[in-house]
Amino acid sequence: MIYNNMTSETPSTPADNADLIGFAKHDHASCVETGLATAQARCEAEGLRLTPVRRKVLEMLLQEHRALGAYAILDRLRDEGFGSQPPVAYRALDFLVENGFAHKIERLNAFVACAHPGGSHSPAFMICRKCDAVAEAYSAPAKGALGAAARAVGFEIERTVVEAEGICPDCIEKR
Amino acid sequence: MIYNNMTSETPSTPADNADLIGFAKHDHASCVETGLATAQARCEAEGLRLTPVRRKVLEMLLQEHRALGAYAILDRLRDEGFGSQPPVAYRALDFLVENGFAHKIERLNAFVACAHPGGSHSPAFMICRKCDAVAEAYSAPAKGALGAAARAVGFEIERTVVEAEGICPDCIEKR
DNA sequence: ACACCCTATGTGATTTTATAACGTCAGCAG
DNA sequence: CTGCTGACGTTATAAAATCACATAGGGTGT
Repeated sequence: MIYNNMTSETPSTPADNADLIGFAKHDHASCVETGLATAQARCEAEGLRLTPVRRKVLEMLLQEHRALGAYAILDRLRDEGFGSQPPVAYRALDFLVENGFAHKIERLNAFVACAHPGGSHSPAFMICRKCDAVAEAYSAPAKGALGAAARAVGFEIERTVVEAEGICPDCIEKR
Repeated sequence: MIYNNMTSETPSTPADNADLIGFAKHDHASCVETGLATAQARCEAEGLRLTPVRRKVLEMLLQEHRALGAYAILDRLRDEGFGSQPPVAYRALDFLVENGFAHKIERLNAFVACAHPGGSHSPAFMICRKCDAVAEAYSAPAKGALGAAARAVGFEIERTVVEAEGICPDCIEKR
């Protein structure tokens, strides 16, 4: 079960504009729109404030569907007339991450839009080291070897980082 | 199956000097010695050069048995009369990580000594957010939900980052 | 209307983490 | 000896993240 994607801005050929989800094609324009709509709805339901900066950052992440560094986001915010200092970007990202609209990819010090907002979840990522595509899958933190080890010693897991680095199907094909 | 530890330098009481491995007590002095000896043996066997800086950094990591930042290491290197600029520490760490003597904890931008050097492995970590103790367990990257997802879409995993953040048994007890 | 508070934003400065670029030196092969 | 290679040292700089403080808008209670 894969839930993510890739973008036309990867190092692959610019002509390669067919967007991919889970390393497979998908309708990208609608996925930005529905992503924003979903977020807006959840914010209204939960009393969260999806302010213009936050909304804009989420939109950027949804458009890219790849990990984007905080400073890349900041550059675009500046171009759009928002504040231009790091805290502007970091605060918006903090909000999005805390509320599950985005995730931080620790391995890259960068951020992606959440591919399946809604219920709380512990995501796992596949990161292509060739084209930077990032796909999001579900992970089962409490299961498997790590969960067993944690239970065995009495470690209480609160959050997991699961990131696989490798080559996406698209880049394998191109070799 | 847990293979790591904790140190007397945690935020716990300084009197609490009993070292822990896998959040359980263990003979710490011997574990530094055997760690160094094992590394030395492997380097000789494989034609790697365990130079003084590299050896010192490994020793520091083994002594701590917690994630240590590159600059913390650099400070100690300086105190020991080695070079005092960042590349000195980063190069030694790169060597140790590339050869499996140490691991980078992405979540903390910091480094730990490998708790079970020897064969290649894909480690998983448990990180206590109270006392910074880090325990290393084996992970099974190709198994579980992520491995299944990767196979399903044709993603080729080369390396995995698996880090669980939470509370270690020792800190749970202290609450 | 007003004072008050809370949250979000904007900005300058700084800290923390990491790399680039270049010179030197020791060991060793030819 | 010459030239190569790998490790180390240093200066400088880049990249990522946070601190500290000022301002502004939206509510609330009076």
